[in-house]
Amino acid sequence: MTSSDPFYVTTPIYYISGNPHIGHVYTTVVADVLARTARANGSAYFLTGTDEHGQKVADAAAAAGKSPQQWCDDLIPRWQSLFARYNVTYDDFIRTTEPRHTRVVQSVFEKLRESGDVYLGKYEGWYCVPDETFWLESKLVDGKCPTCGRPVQWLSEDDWFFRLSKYNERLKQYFLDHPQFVRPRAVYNEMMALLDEGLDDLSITRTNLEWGIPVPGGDGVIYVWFDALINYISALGWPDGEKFKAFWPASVHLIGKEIARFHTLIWPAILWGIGEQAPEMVFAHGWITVEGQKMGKSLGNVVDPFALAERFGSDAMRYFLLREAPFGSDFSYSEEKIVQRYNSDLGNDLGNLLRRSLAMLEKYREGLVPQPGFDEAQPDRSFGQQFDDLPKRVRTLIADLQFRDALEAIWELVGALNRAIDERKPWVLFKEGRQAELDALLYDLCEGLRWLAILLHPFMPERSEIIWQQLGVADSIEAQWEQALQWGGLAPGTQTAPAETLFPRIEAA
RNA sequence: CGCGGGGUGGAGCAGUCCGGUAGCUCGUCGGGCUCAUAACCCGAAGGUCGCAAGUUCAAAUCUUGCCCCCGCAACCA
Repeated sequence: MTSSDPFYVTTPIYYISGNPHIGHVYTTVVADVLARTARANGSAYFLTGTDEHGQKVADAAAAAGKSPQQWCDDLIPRWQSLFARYNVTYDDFIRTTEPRHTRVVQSVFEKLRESGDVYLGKYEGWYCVPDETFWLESKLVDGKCPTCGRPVQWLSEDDWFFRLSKYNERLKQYFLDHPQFVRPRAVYNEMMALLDEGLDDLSITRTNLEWGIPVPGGDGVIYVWFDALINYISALGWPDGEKFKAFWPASVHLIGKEIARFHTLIWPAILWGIGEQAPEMVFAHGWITVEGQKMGKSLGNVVDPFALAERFGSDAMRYFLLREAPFGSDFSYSEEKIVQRYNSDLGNDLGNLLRRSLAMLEKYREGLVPQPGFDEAQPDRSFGQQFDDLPKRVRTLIADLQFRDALEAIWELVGALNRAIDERKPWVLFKEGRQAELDALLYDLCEGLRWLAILLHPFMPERSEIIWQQLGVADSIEAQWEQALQWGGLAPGTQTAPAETLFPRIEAA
């Protein structure tokens, strides 16, 4: 994420077989933080969307007495309003039923068929309907699906195959040459183990299903995964679209660890087959569990993301997820943890800092930002200089998906500002009439808060905007960091406007 | 021999790839401060890093063996 590289980030396209939950919010918010940070340091394109084909959607629609298309159309607003609720700024939302997508999937298929990477073969094998996955006899466990343990059906049909095996060695070499291609390391190792075992060709059409993209000039539909993966380039207008030229290859595909095989093995192979580059990074994050247990209707612990946004605010949830979840491994979520983070980090440290700073400014200077000055304790070094490298550190940590460390780095500034008040004792300065020192401190506080608003904007767009408004800054909060984050950027004389409490304390339920 | 994750002060975690004073947040205790949301600041106590052996000048980290916990697939992230 340097300022010159266009940054392209994607979430998985969400399989639209039900209502969204907190896990969807998590992935999408992570992508949003990446995209917002990249925009503040250059340019970015952020894609999300929905995966609407396949057996399970067809079944769910049938059960609801609707056509699959109607069923998807009815669910879409629920997803889009959720992302809006969490202030997600995607640049595009693709649906795999859109013509712009189906057209591209068919041309990719045809291109591969012309080159011989897609060939007609007879498939006889075991199929797991819920997983939409074919299995070799040898991979079955007790005659059942090795991943889900459910019964499999014997199928025999003429299918088109993708010559995945051809790319086995190239994939292996790519993994070796790009140790950061798949993260975290555990997933990389797991995928590497699959490469060592050797990949089989992949059946990519289905003749027993109607809800999908028709095979060009043939029977049946295209396998839902082959269809779905292509969204990452169909949305950019492959092969000739301006966006494709500007943003491919993807900087990072964010995924859940269960779909790593598709994104790190099959997807690069498809791309190579059509002469395109593999994505730069695939990051597989862990699951969100609820107090150690998996989420499930039967357990009665499904976490409704709309309700959470209502109770804690979307910004606090965004902060919590990025600050608390160890990105890359499973995360045990609990409301106690949210309340703790909320009250201590957001209320006590940040919110209280804003309140006490502006209250003093109001009391001592009628709310007007004073002239900057020098810290008397260190007369040769202004307070802000110790944070010269902070924007760069934060930007680098975020680009490396180390959100926790990025937020901790930002909190160093929060802590330094709170400490400065204690150490420089403005109430004493006021009583003793030491005006220049008081001005200097109050300026540092306001300027520090301005920095915090900018640095926190990708994480907490709503609340940081409120800090911005209370400071009375005229410029846009979305300015480029390079220009905006220069200590002293806040104009003396700015009229501040203390208003609502930033993060009102929450009493434990 | 199915696969994977984990065991670090009271709680939750980081650190383990690339060995070098065991770190963070919360909690507890003591002190300071009065601008502030019972908030802020300083200090302290508290850990044989699951067990054992090995390698090493040095092991939470590397090797081997063992014990224990959790998942194995969802409304799929």
